[in-house]
Amino acid sequence: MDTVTIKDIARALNLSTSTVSRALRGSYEINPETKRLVMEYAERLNYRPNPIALSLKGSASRAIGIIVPQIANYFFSQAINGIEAIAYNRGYHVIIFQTHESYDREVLNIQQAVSRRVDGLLISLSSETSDVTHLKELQAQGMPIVLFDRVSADLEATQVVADNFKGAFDATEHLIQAGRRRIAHLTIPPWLSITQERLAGYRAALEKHGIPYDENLVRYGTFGPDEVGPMVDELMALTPRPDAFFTASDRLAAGCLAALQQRKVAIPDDIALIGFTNMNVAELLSPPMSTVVQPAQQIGHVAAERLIDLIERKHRALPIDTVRIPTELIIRESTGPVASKAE
Amino acid sequence: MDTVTIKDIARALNLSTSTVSRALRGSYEINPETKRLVMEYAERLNYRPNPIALSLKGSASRAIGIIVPQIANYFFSQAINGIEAIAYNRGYHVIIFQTHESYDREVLNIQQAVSRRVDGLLISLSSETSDVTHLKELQAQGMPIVLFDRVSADLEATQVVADNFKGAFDATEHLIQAGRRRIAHLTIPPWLSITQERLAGYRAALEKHGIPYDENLVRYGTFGPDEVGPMVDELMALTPRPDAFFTASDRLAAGCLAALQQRKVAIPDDIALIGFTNMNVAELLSPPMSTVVQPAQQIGHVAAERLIDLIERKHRALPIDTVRIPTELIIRESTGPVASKAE
DNA sequence: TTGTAAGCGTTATCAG
DNA sequence: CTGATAACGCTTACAA
Repeated sequence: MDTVTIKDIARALNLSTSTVSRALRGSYEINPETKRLVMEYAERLNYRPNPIALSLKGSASRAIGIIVPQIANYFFSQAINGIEAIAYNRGYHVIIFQTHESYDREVLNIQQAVSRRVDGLLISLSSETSDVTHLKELQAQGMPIVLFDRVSADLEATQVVADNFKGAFDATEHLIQAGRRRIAHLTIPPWLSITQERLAGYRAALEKHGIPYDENLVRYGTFGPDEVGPMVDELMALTPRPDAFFTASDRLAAGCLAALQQRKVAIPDDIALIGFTNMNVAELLSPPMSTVVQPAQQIGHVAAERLIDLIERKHRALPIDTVRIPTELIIRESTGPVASKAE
Repeated sequence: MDTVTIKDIARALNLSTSTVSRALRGSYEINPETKRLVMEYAERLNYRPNPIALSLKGSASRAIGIIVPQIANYFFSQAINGIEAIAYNRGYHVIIFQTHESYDREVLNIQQAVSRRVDGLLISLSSETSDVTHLKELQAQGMPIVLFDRVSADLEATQVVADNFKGAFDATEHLIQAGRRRIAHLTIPPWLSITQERLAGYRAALEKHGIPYDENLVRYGTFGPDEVGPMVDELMALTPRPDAFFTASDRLAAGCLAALQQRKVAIPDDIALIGFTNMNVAELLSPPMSTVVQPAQQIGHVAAERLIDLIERKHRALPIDTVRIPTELIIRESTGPVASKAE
């Protein structure tokens, strides 16, 4: 009564396992009658091929591995959500691994994924990862790989990211147009590609509007807790002090908001806020902050599409490129007051 | 140069595969010298046993399946985080499946998990699931199952949940002690066990303080979007109107907050808010709401511990019980004003 | 059109 | 102590 195997069907129908196998996958010419019989019986017994045996056999496992720094993070959980939706539609399963921002665990996870015979890998690099030879080797061995969000220019692979440059540019420009001129930027570790892109967008907006770039206004956080307060204090102690903060993550946004409120800084009269955040979090931060919403789910969609195309060799010429998904700017009145400060 | 198998080692060392196998797992008596040789060579070639072959063989896959309604939800993503931490420490991998609140997908996912030979299953039921015979059958076939958060009394399995009764009781009592008497309860679908437990806690607190239960004050949401506004409107139209809202989820909390702010209701002067939320979200909701924080990660920890114990038959007498993890009440001044309304 | 047999990587059983 | 051999569920030459 347990799991039905091809053998059970063969025995019951007095056929050989190979015939049953063929009937099931409709392959080689086979007697329609036999086929019907097999199909019917299989249906009745609710036969399901054992994916483990299939993978051992060397054929596709129809599973893709997702490697992310952590799941408990809106961006990644939504991205995974997007990935899963596409994967499910295209008949793939998803096995998730977390690196916890550790290079060693990333390597281990990748080994695990490989030995579990995933058909392809969707990776968002750990913040510790700067060297990607482990990925290059894998790729050389023919493993389809797509990078998303935390990508690396060192790897010749399709990369799917938010349009961080434009998002940062828009956010900064919005603050400038609201009359702000001393715009602080609280961001994540400098060696991440997304950090650099955002910084570039920030600088470009400043430049466009003739505002000099002041590196004192830029602070890099880690992913640790309770680090935002001190950064905010330092920034507020500058002369002249900032009149706006542009933050680069949910955590920084929330920390910044809390720190400012605790210090009784008037928002937005003293400090206007805008930040990169994820959907839902953007909603929760409702009143005080404008946000640049990261298209997490879409990134997942696109990354998954690309990977599965790669796996299935849909396109002969595999397009190795970087896809940039637009961010969405959500403006809230709190960025003002425009009138009083406008030039 | 690709994956190293036991065969490669055997060939290189002029041994049989069985000897290598034995050497590797240090089993049966084996020549220490041979063993050393094999171990060394395996180490040098970075040999890793193929988990797929192992699972096919019928032995443990050292993978556990997690079945949740959805990942893109702080509660579940944190619970998964907790599960993963324990699983990793105990040498297990984690394969995640989402039901998207669909019974059919739940059944499918479970089949998939089984055919992927997971050693055990950690399940949070979809909201559509009322019948659990699919789980009973699985259990009867010997699959270790632990339920968490969305549980069912119909299944004789270990269940790990937040202490929803006490959490709701504490929240309600807190509002009462702050002088509130017309406390509305916005909650999730009524057929979920957690909903019932929370409702019971809410009623118990009212009763303890001699406040009559008014079912007009209780509204059940679905998991859909944009449904909170109308519910808030209806509640605010009651006479006498509520003076506090107690919400049962992140989504409801955020929706409620937004609806009230949009309608210019003074918080907390007109309406005090308290809600069940998850860590991080609790932080983001900082100023206006007090929260009952769900111990998502701990639930994950405990559930994973229990499941793995079950898998490894640590305890002869498998304790089938319900574990209730305490919630944490975070009070913010916004629940007041105590003075003006206190009796 | 169907059956036989080998093989995927590993372990368990049974002989040497 | 070590080596064959079968088996896990399935596919696929190769025969028939």
